[in-house]
Amino acid sequence: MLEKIVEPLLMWYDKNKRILPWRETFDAYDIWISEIMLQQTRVEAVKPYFLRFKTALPKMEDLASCPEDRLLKLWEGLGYYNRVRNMQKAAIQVVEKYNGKLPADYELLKTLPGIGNYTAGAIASIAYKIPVPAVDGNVLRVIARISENDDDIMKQSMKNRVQADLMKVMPKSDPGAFNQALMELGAVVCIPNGSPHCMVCPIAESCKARKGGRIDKYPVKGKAKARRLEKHTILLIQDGSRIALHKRPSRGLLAGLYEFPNLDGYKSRDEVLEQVKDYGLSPLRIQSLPKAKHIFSHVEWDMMGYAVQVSELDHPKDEKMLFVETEQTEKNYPVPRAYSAYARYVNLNLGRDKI
DNA sequence: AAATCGGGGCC
DNA sequence: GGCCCAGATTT
Repeated sequence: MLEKIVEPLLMWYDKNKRILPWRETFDAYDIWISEIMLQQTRVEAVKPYFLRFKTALPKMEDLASCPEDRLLKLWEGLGYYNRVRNMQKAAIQVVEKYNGKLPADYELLKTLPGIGNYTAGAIASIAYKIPVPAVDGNVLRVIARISENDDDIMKQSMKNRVQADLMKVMPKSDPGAFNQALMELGAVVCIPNGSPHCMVCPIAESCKARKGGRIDKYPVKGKAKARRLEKHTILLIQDGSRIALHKRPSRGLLAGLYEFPNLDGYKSRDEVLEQVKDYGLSPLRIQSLPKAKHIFSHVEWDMMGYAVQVSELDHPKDEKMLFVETEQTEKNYPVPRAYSAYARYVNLNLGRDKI
């Protein structure tokens, strides 16, 4: 039944595909960068990051040898930071084992860190014209709708079935175009929220959900668990023209990025002053800052904050705490967007305007 | 199988 | 406020 959609999709894609930076090339390194960046991330958000990343690290060897802070700085604001760490691990393996060239083999691609079913399929089909599917959220939605599939698209069993079904109809001539056509359709026509644009859909005749008037019932997807709430007190500790930063642990949320020193829970002025002294610093002045909220996928941070001026003669006890000039922070230290509401009080914009 | 891991745009 | 995004990895 899926074979009917192949030709219409290829024709539609050829006429309607968007012009995107990573579509100017079939170089595997470029396709790889774009596919990793596009994981759980919208096309519009990726564009400027992709161009900057390619300019900074044009070759596999450049990525393999890049210092971690610089790597994270290039990823700052994109989120899911393990993506870029895994990319570097993979790059090192590719340089050592594959002469710097991503293998033209679906199974071998999957052995590299950060490359799973979807990404291996995308690289193999787009860069190497290997006829394998690339099943992402767009594809699952489109297939669930045209076939009125009641299975939860988040389940691995559903993904495996869709992948197997698509495998049977992959066109050998240009599998990459077919995969991208399916995704492009999901992104611009068979859209998730609101109503899909069925009037311009090239495969509307093959769509069961549309025929049945049940397009709004698909895809079926389980509800996400409620977010956990965390309260934090953010400290903007300034020493003349410098600001205190703290390096986060190498595992867990926002691993390896720099943050403003902060405390669990909401703290009073006096508690903060005590804590700052415990850091080995001498507070001169303290001022409270407005509350702010930052929402992650599975956690919500409710934050309050203080600006604290300390003596310039001070030295923090904690090795992971350091005082950095604002300009240097902007240039060299990756700080997550979660802190942007407070960063502006020390004239940091966390790269919002100039990627 | 479920939890973890960012950030933003749209309804 | 909820949903979703060219998902992968860990638990």
